[in-house]
Amino acid sequence: MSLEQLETVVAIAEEGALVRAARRLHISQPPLTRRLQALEHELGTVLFERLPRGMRPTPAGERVVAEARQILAAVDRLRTHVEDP
Amino acid sequence: MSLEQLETVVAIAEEGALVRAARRLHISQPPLTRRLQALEHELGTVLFERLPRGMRPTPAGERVVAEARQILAAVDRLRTHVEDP
DNA sequence: CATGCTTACGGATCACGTAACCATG
DNA sequence: CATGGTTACGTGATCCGTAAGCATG
Repeated sequence: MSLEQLETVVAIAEEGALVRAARRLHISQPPLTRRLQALEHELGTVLFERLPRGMRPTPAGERVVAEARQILAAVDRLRTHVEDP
Repeated sequence: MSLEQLETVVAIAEEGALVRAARRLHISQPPLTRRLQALEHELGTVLFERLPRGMRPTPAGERVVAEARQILAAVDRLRTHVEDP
């Protein structure tokens, strides 16, 4: 698991589609497909339902997204605490 | 910043030396030197004092290690919450 | 001279982007 | 046929390990 993967699932959840998440992360779509697949494989769970129009989080996905947000916030705090103790 | 880097600083702080942290992480020393340097460079702060015998965290290093531990714990919780909701 | 950190270097792996493909409304 | 996700493939970047170097008690 990597922080990039956590950013990825949060972005997908908020944008509702890989295409838009990709634009937001300044990356192309295929890497996002692969990051998500890798995380789903590592966790052994499907995190998003593939709809015709986009992506919708599964219940497990919802939980992962919520915890990912907290982890990323803690990382941001770490960064700012170093600059401004 | 990566989770591996956070694991690295925690291991260095607990072992007091790169050599021992390297053994604990099943890796050789040079990668640890580089991981630490990369993180210090990214944060713009020296995290460990280089002693003749080993490494001692600076005040900033202490804070980073403490927050890193919390982040890594949150990541572990995420993993277990997925297996056992 | 033993311990421990750092730098150099070559090679394997990873992760990207482009392109092609597939599915659905 | 427009939108959006996935798969294939080649290339550039990353990261490791070995080896050599350097400092200190």
